[in-house]
Amino acid sequence: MVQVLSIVKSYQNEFTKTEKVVADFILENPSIVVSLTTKNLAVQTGTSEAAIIRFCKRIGINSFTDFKIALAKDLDFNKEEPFYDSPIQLEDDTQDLVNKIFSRSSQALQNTSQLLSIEELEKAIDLIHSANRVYLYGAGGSSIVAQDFTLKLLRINITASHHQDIHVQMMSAANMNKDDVLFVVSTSGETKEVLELLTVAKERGTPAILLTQKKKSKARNKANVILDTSLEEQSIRIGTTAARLTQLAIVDTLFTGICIRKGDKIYNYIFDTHDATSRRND
Amino acid sequence: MVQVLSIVKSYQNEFTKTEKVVADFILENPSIVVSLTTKNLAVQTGTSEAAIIRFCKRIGINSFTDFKIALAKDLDFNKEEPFYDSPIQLEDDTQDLVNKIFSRSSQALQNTSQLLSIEELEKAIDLIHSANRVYLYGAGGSSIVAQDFTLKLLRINITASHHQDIHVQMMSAANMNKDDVLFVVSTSGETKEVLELLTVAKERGTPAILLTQKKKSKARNKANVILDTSLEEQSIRIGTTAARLTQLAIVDTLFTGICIRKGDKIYNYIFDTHDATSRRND
DNA sequence: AAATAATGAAATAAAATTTTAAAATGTGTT
DNA sequence: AACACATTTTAAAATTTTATTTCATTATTT
Repeated sequence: MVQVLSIVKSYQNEFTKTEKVVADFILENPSIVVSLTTKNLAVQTGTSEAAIIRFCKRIGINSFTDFKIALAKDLDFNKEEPFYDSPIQLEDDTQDLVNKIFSRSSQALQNTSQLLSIEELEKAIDLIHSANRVYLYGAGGSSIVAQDFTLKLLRINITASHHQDIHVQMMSAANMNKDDVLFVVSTSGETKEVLELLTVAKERGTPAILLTQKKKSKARNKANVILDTSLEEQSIRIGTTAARLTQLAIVDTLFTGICIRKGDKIYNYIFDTHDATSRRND
Repeated sequence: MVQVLSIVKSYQNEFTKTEKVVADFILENPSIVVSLTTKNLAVQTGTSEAAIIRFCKRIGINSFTDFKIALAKDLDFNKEEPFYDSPIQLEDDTQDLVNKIFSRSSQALQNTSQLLSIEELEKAIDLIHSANRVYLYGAGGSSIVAQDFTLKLLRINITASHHQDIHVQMMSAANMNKDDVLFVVSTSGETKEVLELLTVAKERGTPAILLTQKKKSKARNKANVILDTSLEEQSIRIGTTAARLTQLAIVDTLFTGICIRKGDKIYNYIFDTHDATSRRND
């Protein structure tokens, strides 16, 4: 249990009237007290600054500042970080939005990292690492994930083929063979274009990696490697951003894994050994 | 989870020489710092009291006392050494990569949500909400963020103009006027094209919103509203994914804020009241 | 060479602590 | 019960310590 607060409690019978008032206020508002001054706290409790100092000494703590530090240290024990689970509402103010959106996103990442199959990840890394050419496609909004991965791969000299226009992408994919890899992102796994690409891949003997969210879909059956992002409770219909974030994090993991496979050659180029600022990504 | 220390670390590249000395001391002796005064810490680090205060402000905390309180809150958690802390290495196995990359990303989100200025966010939301037309541009890898936002805005019937090709974007931007808004993403804030766009915006009286990471850059001085993503401890030179994730989360927040401004009309369309699956984003 | 940024010393402001004197409470004596 | 005396508690004021701002100087960039 909370140390300082329990000390305060244990002194209940020893306190004078004024001290008791101070103690009660502290017990009820520990997190507020942490950022008050002696003057503030004196006003809030209807006592005096001297009373606050005396209170600290009484419970065996040398100064008010020390008391606040000790209190702050203890508070965190309680503070398992706030998780803003409630749905987004019209009444939410901007701070609510930040809390909810960021904590959800962060939660989605943590969930995914727990559920992610290391085995499938390694299959994907190996396939891409040893592929002759990588064809990347992201359906609709997921296209940015495919794009991000494409840019990364090009940087380390892996031949990556990506086109936003699905027809161009199909034309390009028509040349796939078994030494290539198809990498598709489809949150739902039901997108028509993705299914078509996967079918072509199968016909041509090209291994396919699917980055998806739905646990059951037509696309799953057609892919060789499946990377799952955690499900999210959607509360907004437009823009499944949390899913997008986890997809990007998976892509980042794949990319880093590939870099490591490439080993020493790439090490100095890729890893930030000395000057992080020298190379921009913007 | 060790927020303040991780924020301090993330600023490593932004610090001046003196600030770096202070940061190093804090990182090595967090539990001591908690009970030091500005003077003490100044002496211990061979700097000045002013330098200590400046240090706190630099990392976005507005007083030394607040800094100490925040630090004290974090200290107990410190016991379990978090893995995102160690750099990615050639020897890491896939599980290590997942742990490091995901926990860093998650950390970056948390840091950003703490430091994000609600005031600037609201300015941005209002500007976009009431703009006649929004011009979006993302430099290099950040283009996917601009793209993501563009897709979202188009869905709620806001006129959004985005082009991957900077020349087309410039041509389009040449028509900007004061009822429009320019929204640019530039992690470094030094990208030539972004600076040009900002200059054009200024000439034409168009308010500009900048989504960036660096705390000091040429672009900052040219923008009307600045949205900061938290700095990250870069350990890989290619692909500032953590920054990208936080940028996307900020975009998501802006978007949701705009939807809320639009109110009832949009509510049933946007918010998931019953069937989340009916509308795909893929 | 001029502009810009970083820095510490000194001045100022704010906060914490101690001192002090008055008020309240308690104790023993008649 | 009434009084004197001692003790404790208290808050206002004085003092000390700590935090913050200002400003002139030095370093760095452009």
